[in-house]
Amino acid sequence: MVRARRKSEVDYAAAARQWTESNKDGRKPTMRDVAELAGVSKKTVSRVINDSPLVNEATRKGIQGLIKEIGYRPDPQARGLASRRSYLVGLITDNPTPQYVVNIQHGILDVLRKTGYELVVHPCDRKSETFLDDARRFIEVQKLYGVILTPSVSEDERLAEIMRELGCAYIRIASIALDMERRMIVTNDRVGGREAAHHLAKLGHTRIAVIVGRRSFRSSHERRAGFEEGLAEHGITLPQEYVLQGDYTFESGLALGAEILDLDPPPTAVFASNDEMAAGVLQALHVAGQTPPDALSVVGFDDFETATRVWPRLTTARTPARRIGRLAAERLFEFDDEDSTAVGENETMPQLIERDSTRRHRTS
Amino acid sequence: MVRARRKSEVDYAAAARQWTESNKDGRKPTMRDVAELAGVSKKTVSRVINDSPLVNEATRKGIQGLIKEIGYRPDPQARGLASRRSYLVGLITDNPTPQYVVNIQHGILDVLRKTGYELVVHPCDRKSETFLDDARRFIEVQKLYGVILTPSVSEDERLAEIMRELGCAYIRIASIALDMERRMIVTNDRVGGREAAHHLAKLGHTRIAVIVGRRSFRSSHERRAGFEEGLAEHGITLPQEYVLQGDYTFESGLALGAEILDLDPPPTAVFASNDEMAAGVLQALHVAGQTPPDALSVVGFDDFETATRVWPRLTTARTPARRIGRLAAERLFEFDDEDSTAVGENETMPQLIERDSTRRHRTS
DNA sequence: GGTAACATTGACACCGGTGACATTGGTGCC
DNA sequence: GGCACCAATGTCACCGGTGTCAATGTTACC
Repeated sequence: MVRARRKSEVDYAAAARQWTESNKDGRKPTMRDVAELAGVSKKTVSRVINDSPLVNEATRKGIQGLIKEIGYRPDPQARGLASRRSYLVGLITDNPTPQYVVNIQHGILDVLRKTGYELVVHPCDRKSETFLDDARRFIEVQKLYGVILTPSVSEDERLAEIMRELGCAYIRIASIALDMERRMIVTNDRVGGREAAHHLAKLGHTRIAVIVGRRSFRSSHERRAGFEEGLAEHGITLPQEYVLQGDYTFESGLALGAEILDLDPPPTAVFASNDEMAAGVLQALHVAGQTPPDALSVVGFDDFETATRVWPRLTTARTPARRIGRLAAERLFEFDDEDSTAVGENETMPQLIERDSTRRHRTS
Repeated sequence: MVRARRKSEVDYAAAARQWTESNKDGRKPTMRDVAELAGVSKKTVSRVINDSPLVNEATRKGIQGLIKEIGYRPDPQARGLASRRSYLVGLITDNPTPQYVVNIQHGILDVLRKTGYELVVHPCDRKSETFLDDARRFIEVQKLYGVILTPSVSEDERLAEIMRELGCAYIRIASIALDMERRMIVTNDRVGGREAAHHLAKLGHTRIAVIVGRRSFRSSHERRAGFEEGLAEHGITLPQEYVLQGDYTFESGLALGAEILDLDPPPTAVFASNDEMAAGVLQALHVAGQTPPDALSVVGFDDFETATRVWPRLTTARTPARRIGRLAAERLFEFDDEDSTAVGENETMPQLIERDSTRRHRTS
């Protein structure tokens, strides 16, 4: 085609019209089409797309209008192939609670939707022998832009080391800072545990049991530690026989709930370190013909859906999962920012939600 | 490099060793590397990778061994760019129940894991104005290999039409066949409704209410129709005032549960067309100081986690969501098979799980 | 007027594969 | 021996972008 000598000679609107008319067969426009219509080289179009400052303002505006008009979308595969990256973000999880995972997903997608990046989900089994190799292959083959890790895989140092080695951006969601600040979203579980303790203590409970979660989860230790700290502030100590080992599943809560009833002296309240186990305890009480919270006050952790489905509804420390997902995605895109003074928000505080599963201890 | 004249002259094992030694810098091997080591052209390697029959058996074995040895993985971006496709499968959902979505995801991944395809999740809002455009762009830009649709987006004919137009493989998960057999996974909700009815009828209930789900969901109509059919088989009719309009959320179940208590004459049982609403009814009863199932028998639908978390545990018609996801993914990869005699399994039957939320009606 | 410095833009190879078509060396058969 | 045919493999352009570096036009300044 004849190329215009000066920008002013190119009528972008006319070019767009021309395209629309000549493209009867509905072919998707490519960068070449845009370039030819605009009377520039592909490279210039490429610069516009990538927000390069090396483009004349008038040219930029014109090309942007043209792109919009004819509905051009850069091909992520071609882009990725040439620049050795991709426009995919991975979510690697091994969390047993579906509600958590979905909320995280939604939070991440809230952010990705505006960007053109897509989310690829990758549940895994940390106990599998091939876990690390699988993860590495996934990241390497897909050339992921970045990866978001949830507990407990987020706590695996070997995995983090692989990400660094591959030069892949990553954000680890965990209870405590295990890495550089900008690579973590910290969910301060300790504070949540403490608040749970304060709540029960203020209600007058002193004989309080705790059901801890799976050992391999950092959150389990944090929640318990926070809880003990909180109790200590009220002068309450936690006897060893009041500490029960669960694994974050409903079933473990159910089984341990039955055991709690046999403790002597019986506790008047229990802190289960997630909602699933708390729900299990409630069910154990029902099975035994008891009526919570009269028989036993129960505090959960997370405030996922289960918390409001059970009866009585759970008093629980809320983990803002969707927000955590959002933060993680936001931080992921700032991963390379050298400007460390501008570290974005990266810590969330659990908030105690008081419902019906706890009540004042009757000093009958 | 010197190319061997006859295959027998090429020592694949030696070539692999040579690669391993010379590749100190840990570069990922490309198809060209494999081709040069094997003494063949890229095209031949390409044929091996794509299981083309046009390759000599000895050559194939040798190259396969070499590939394994040096850990070559074809680049999905390059592959996709050249063949105008991708190795991504999309999951488009607008389902309000996270547990359903996660289970479907896991089912799909059970199948994808073996294939090298990845799953890209895409929740959407069917009521959004840009919903169809967004979906089209997603599919077109990512050049998705295929898409799996869950209710209720799966029931949108306009979306299905877009998929056909784009030539994208798709599987629709829905309550009834809306499309060619091979493009559907049918979850026979009608049968589930019928079983729920039988169950309650056999327990001696005659005054039975039903809470239907969101109107825009086909399943809602199917579950209700099946339920009415089931009742009819026992000579029971469903009066209009016993039909309550819910929307599949817990909150709607909670509100309608309270209303049920005011009905005159009061029903002795209720069929809520999903577990969330059934859980809402149970909670409404608890709030009112009533004790299910003595006050009211409640049947749910789905058997997601909620069903076993509440008290009493729900009698419910199980929807095998993970299996549905698996089937959908399997069918997706058979999408182009002309061999229509070999239509795979594509229908699942709900199964009634009897628990504690229903009991025999006392004809006092 | 000449030159350095800058702002813009373009040329071209390349990313790592695949598609379409050509080539090669047997084999079977008349 | 000549020819058709097939199996096995190769050639080369191309998919749709980006990286590198060169080229151009403008402006500032001595």
